[in-house]
Amino acid sequence: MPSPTPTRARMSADRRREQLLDVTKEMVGEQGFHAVSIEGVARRAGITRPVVYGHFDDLGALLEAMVEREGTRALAQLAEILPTELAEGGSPRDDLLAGLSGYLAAVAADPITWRLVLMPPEGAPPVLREQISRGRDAVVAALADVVRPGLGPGSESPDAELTARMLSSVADESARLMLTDPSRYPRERLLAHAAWLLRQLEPG
Amino acid sequence: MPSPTPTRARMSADRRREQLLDVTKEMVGEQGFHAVSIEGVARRAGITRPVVYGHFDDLGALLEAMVEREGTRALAQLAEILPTELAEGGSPRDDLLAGLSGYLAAVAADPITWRLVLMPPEGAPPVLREQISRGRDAVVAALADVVRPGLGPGSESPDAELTARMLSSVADESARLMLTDPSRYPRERLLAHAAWLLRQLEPG
DNA sequence: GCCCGATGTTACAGCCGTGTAAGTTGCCTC
DNA sequence: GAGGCAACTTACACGGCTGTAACATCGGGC
Repeated sequence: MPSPTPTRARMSADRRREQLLDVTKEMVGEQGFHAVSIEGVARRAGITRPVVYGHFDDLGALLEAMVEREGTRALAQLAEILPTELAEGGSPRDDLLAGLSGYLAAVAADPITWRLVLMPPEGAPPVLREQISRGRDAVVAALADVVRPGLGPGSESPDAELTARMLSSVADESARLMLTDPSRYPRERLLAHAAWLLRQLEPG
Repeated sequence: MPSPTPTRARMSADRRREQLLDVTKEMVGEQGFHAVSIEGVARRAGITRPVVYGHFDDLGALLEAMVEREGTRALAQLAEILPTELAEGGSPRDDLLAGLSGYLAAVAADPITWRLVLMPPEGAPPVLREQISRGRDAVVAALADVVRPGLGPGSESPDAELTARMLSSVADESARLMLTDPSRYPRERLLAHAAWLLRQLEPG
């Protein structure tokens, strides 16, 4: 992530807008949504409030714009990961593991954004929850497709959607552990355990 | 939950204190921590700010006291549930299922408090996270004890702590689903699925 | 090279929450 | 039934954030 250029120089509207969103994201990451104010963002960006108002109607609009941008990025990352899981290639188990691996990589690469998704803070604009819920539904749907046929004969889930949700929840919990205590829960440990878990779910 | 008596009458210090905590809990439940203010609590309680200051040093202390009280209650509820899981009685699977069942019942009985635990909102005093983390560790430890010997021969977990965490995470996700969409995810559906899941984890 | 629009600032009025000091009122006791 | 303490209110000084209007300045294009 490029540092949010606390430049004093003048900026084009586009650059300024991006910078303000960067600053907002940083502040949310550090202190949460409730700590963000137009005043604070302006101060941190090295400018004055009216400039911010020139770009965003009010605090809500600013936060929404930030969430919108980050959400879009996160969904794009997901889009790159999910197809992997549906590849007709390997076994469902390998697909799921590859998906988890990609997911953890994406989370590690942009912790602030994914922290928003994984620990959705109150005070966030409703757009966030909607976006998260949309993303999660996509994931669950994809997982359900993998799970429905069963990981092997005799292990068909009686409730594919719920199974998918639980898998998604396990993946999220893994990501959460990695985010909050990476030294104790390195990616290899999480992946190794997931591999064991999925093996258990196979018949025989 | 007794309604928080918006009485105008004078109150004993103890009753007033409890009422203020009730009001605070309500407001947090409705609008989140960030929306709570001494002013707001006083207004809702039908009194003036100095009364609140008579009981709590500042907003932080008020929120901490509320979290403290609710946390203690939640931990007490957990304490009633957890031993069940360790009962030498039935199979590990039955113990785990009974534990989940009790957990879901507790959550349904006091949604506001458990929502705090399951969806820990930013803006909450650090005490909350500490209390949650303490509670979760207790649960994970208990689950790990159940899981370590394996749910059956040949199914010993290579990483009991992580397995326990995943089980705990699945239970939490179940509770979360029940809280956010009870008609779609009634307790029976969640329990039935958990039963299937645990059966899959058994060997053979 | 100068001019005009875009970028940015200073300044003001207002709202809401904080915390405290001083005074008032109700209740319980002796 | 009068004192006295606990419960409560009124009132004030203060600080931070919100929006907006009026003014200043930079810089690219003709």
